[in-house]
Amino acid sequence: MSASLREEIGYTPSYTLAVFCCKIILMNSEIAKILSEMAMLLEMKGVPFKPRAYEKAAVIIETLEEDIRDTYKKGGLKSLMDISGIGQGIAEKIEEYIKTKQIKDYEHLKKQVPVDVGGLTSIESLGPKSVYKLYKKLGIKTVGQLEKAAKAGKLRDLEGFGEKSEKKLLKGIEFLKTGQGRFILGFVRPTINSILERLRKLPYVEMAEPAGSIRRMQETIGDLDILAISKEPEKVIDYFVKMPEAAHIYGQGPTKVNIRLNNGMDADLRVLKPASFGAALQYFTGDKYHNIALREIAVRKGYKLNEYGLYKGKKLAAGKTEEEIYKKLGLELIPPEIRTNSGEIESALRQAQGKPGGLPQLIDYGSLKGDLQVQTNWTDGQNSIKEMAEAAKKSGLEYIVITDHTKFLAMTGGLDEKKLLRQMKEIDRVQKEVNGIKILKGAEVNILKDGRPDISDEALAKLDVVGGAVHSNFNLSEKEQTQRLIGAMENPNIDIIFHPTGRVIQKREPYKVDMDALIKAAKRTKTILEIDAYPSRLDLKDQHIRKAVEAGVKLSIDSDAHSISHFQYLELGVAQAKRGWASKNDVVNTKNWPEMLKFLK
DNA sequence: GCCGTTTTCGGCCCGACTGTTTTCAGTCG
Repeated sequence: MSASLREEIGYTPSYTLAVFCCKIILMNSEIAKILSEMAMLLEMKGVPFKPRAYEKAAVIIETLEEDIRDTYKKGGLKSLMDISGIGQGIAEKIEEYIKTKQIKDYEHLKKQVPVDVGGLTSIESLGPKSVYKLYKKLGIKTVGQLEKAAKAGKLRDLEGFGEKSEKKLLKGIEFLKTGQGRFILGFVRPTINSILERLRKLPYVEMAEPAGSIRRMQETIGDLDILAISKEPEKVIDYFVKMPEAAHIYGQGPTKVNIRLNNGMDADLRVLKPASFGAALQYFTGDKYHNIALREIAVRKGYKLNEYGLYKGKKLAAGKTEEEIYKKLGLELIPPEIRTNSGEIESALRQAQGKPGGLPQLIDYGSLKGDLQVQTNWTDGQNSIKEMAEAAKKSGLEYIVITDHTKFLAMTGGLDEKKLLRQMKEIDRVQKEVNGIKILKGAEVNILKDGRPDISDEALAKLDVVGGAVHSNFNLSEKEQTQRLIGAMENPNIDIIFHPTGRVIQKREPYKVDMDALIKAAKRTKTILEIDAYPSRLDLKDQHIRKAVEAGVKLSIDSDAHSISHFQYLELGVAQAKRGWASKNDVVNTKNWPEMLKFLK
């Protein structure tokens, strides 16, 4: 987009791509997916140790910074094997995929057990072993078939299954369905950004912008809406339907097309004239309730508002930019993230009239100076302390807190008091090697059932930042769970509650907890609540954040990074904070580190 | 299949929880 056009239409990007830009590496995710499926298929057959090697390799490739094809081009098989976690066997399979677009061993395994292993294992409590049993005994290959069998009571007679597991699986399937057809924003953004970037590069495209739930930065999105400006719409449409991601065309017209992408997501593209771009952007950004309220205001003022513009009779009154439309309606421009008709229109009205109670000054993308939850290969992270620090610095951060798990979580090799001390020494050593970023010492401490941390207070007192999190006993009663978390908040060493709801989007419900009581206790004990920015976590929902902000509770936005590529997710945490009406001052890690430390206990 | 100041073989994170059992297998983190 040219600078003059940007100025002409008053364009402001819906989110900044520059700060935490997503690297688009589609081949890597394809290979990672295959390796991860191979891991499950091998696990089914009871093959020892190999599954873990494949799973590990899958994660490594998924989070690789570089396109694996480039790695391969540089030094062939050897450069693949130079990646820690990739040996000769898997390197050869990657080479085979790059050359032939398939892996024979994988095809062979799939032939032996032709089930939708990815789909089935995404049901909570269902792993590869059970999937295999269900296939062998009942011939179940898909989630649909499993649901049918469970409803017919056919599972309870299987060895290792009973009535309860039947019910649990049905519940898991139901939960999956509520998210069906929706995609977790953070996970599909690389694909979306890749498409947008290619569209923007076309010589006949002046501009291309996402609308809908993507622009509102919702946690999950149903489909992809793209608006473009071009004088040659047919050419744009033609390019769009011929993209490698285009799997199916539902309908195609001269200025509008609707396709299905190869990742299962539907995508709409509309090509517009500059005069109605703002109106279209407003109309397709929504949400529905916000738009209805806006149209009502328009009617009261004698206008008609639609996707082509704001009209007085037949005369176009506004349409080029969103700002002029809002202005004509007597409103301040409302940021896309808070367009939900939950008070933002009234606030925009007050602000335009110069009255108190206007729109909040929302936190900006790129305003985070630090990250308070970072895991390393001391526990379940992929990278070393140094690698994480350098990646964080590259993302524009001034400091990070190393927060590896403590001892209760044995799977992660959780740190005990001794190992924690050793890590602290290591951080001091690494700090001498890296400039321009401060590495603070911390931990993600497990909160035991009774609210106590799983590691001594003496050890915790030595750390700069301590986050407490629930990692077990998820299904306590609301009263017990709330008591447990408040107990943790009362600990003088626990500064932040990590994962305050414990949910995993589309996978696990949040644990039962009285959020109002939690917010109240956080205020009283000066405990920070975390907005976890990891795409499938986003622990605090927008409503929770709004309540916390109103109560004056401080928040932190953390990537929960387990790999160097995860710092890009911080942007999603900022989006979540925006949706919860949070300003920069509500978030402690917008401060530099000495200032941030002052907010801790 | 991967890895190595326990290096080219022999280990490979392990405890809690659940639902099924009556001593354990599978899943999760």
